[in-house]
Amino acid sequence: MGRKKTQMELIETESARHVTFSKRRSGLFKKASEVCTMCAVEVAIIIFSIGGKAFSFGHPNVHSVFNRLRCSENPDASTSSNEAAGQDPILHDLNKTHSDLIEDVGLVKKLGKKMRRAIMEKPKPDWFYAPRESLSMEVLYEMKEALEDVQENVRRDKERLLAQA
Amino acid sequence: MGRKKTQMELIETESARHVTFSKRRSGLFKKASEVCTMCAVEVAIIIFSIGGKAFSFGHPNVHSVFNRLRCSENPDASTSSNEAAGQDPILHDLNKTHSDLIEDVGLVKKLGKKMRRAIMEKPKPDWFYAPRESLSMEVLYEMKEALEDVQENVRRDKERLLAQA
DNA sequence: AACTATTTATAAGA
DNA sequence: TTCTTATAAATAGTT
Repeated sequence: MGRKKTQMELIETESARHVTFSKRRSGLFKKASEVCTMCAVEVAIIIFSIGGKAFSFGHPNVHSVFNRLRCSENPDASTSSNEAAGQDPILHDLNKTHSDLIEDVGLVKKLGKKMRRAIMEKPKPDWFYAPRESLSMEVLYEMKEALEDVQENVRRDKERLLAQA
Repeated sequence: MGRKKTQMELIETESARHVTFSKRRSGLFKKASEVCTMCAVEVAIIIFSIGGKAFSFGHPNVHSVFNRLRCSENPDASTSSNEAAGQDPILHDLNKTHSDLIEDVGLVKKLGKKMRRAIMEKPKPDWFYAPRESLSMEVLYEMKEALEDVQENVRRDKERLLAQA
């Protein structure tokens, strides 16, 4: 939301990263406080900066909210030490979501190909000769490019993920 | 950020309050995930709705962040062994990938809308009257449906993630 | 669930 | 860091 659209990726430059962290941290806390007053809910937020410093926001306060969570999770109050990433339920869901999205994008991609084929193979329907500036043609072209972008992004993401582990 | 400036006060109407809560909750979680990817920080958020339902967001996950807080508060307490969490490249990338995909799908979705509008609004280009069986028209329709499916899947996925706790 | 008119949050820049 | 300003995003009220 600034002078330029920023890519969602790690900000390499340390100073710039700190500035962004500072701004967004306060923005996040502000949003949280707004939800509290507008919707009468309880919120707790903890942030650990790279430097290891902890920042927090809580309404009515951080600990009460977290204790409440712990109680609702294990009525018998046993403290759960964090499990390995592979077993983490949140990670699991994130993974699932990722797969679903890959699948969805793949579906759209297929349709995109089919569409391109339909356009190229068909013995030139009459509308094919419609004026180049026709919005509909422009849109078709944009769609094709968008699909290629999606394709490329997905490919890159997949490679990066596979390169890990 | 809407049609009117809203006063920062409890929203009396229950239905309106629920709508706002839902919108702002996802907005808050989105902001949180952005800070995670841009600044490589750890974040945990817990929200208890009036109804007592818990919603949470965590990177790498809620509990590790809170355990870390507890440790930093009681230095003498047992030191957590989850050091790598914050540096885990896989988790970090997965977060980024997730954001990217949501964005990609959003892009395709927008083009889908634009396309539909182009088709409906245009003063009927000549090809509009081409035979119903024209493959190109069929494909356009399939594309529309596919986009709607993608949309729906993403929505469901988001709900599931937000519903964690 | 969608759609915009507006308000906010912010990325750059000073 | 803080302030300013041009823009990108979030979202309140509507349909």
